[in-house]
Amino acid sequence: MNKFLKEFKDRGFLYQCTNEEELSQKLDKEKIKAYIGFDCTAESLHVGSLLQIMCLRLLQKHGHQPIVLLGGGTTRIGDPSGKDKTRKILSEKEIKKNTQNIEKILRKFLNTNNKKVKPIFVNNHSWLKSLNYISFLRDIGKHFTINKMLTFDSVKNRLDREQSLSYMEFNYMILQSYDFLELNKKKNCTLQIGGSDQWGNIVNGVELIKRYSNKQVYGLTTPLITLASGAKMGKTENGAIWLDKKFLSPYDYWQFWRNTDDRDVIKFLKMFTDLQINSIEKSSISNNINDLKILLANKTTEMLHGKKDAQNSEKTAKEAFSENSSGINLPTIKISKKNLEEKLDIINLIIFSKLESSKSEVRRLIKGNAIKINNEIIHNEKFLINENLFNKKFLKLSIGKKRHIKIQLS
RNA sequence: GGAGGGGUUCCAGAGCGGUCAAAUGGGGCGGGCUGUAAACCCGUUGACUUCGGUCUUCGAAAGUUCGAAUCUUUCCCCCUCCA
Repeated sequence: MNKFLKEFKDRGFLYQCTNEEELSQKLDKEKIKAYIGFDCTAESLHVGSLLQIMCLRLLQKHGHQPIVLLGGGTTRIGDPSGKDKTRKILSEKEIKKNTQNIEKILRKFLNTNNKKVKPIFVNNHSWLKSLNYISFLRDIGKHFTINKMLTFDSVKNRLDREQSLSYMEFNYMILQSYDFLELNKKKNCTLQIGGSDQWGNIVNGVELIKRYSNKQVYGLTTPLITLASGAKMGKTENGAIWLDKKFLSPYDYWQFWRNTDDRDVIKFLKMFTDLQINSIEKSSISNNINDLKILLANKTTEMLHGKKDAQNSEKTAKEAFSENSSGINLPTIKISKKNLEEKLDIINLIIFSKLESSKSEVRRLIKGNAIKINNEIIHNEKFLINENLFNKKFLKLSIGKKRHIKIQLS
């Protein structure tokens, strides 16, 4: 089997392929261009898109050139795949902002120097905006039958559940197929990769190109990643795991990976790092599971935020979790002497630090032995903060086992 | 267009005149065990509090009542069945 395809499979990226044999042969013969579309519904990408990003990287690694399609146009419609309800429609301004930000994130992950494989960014807004309805129906629409469209899951599910599907959304599939056709015509793109929920949209594109241009192109889908616990990946209690400093600090990103379920660690190392598969397998036998989690956290954080942030995160984590540490590297907030003179108690200190927003919640935490100052449990909710608590101008404040910060006196 | 059913706290879902800040489950948070894991056990889960209480919540508004998530009226939204 083709090397790229083999690695794609071995890393657990493959869910479905339109024609594996043929694609493999093609990839052996030539370097191709492949595309993945990103929806611009949110201002940033989150971990849910990371597998797709890794696919782009893998393409580059094997000398194929990725095309990143930013769905500036299709976001205006809304993909019904995998969704129960029509989602709210964003304004042009929002979409534009999202598109730019998402491109910025993707650039961080991709090799933009090597001319042969550097990503081509395209925005389907550029060809969708000026489509002529009548000629589009005649040229493209005639290749789609309603009968068939009704059988696709994205459409069928909605209808089965008697949830309304607007005509606008119904067209999404056709537009995505048209995107593929455009990219095939203009850029000679011959492969589309997407999440498993995109299968219907991708297959339609492949068929449209076959009918329209009589060319053979291919589609690959990646599996939906579920955690060992059964939950969808990337959604935590505190919100999405964003791939953007603005929404999630490098340390929190590092922590997300550090806290991976034991059962998912090897799988994630294969999917979300560039480490050789056989070296991952070797270290899975010889290494301690916690070291592997640190490795995973370091590699993933490094890829997104850079080496320095990864190292700092690891350091911070060490500080935060070792009992007697002073917490030199912890996130810091400043407090003035004046604040102390005004009788600052533990509750208000925590509210001030923004670690919690509800005083009732803080009281509950104190009752539950969750609050510590300099590693000492605070039992009294009226505990006053005084200058003696500050060693070398700072004190360590902890909530539970995982949240620690440094309070600096200035 | 006609006939029914429903909108309850993060989610699901009970309550159907006072004892309701609202059962139960899930999730979250905290504690215990451990490894910053899983599983398990315990506690907690509207806000504020001088810890006595006080204030704001059951789709929206108005009303009945000493008292409403619970009854009435109007409005908004969702679902099911028929045309």
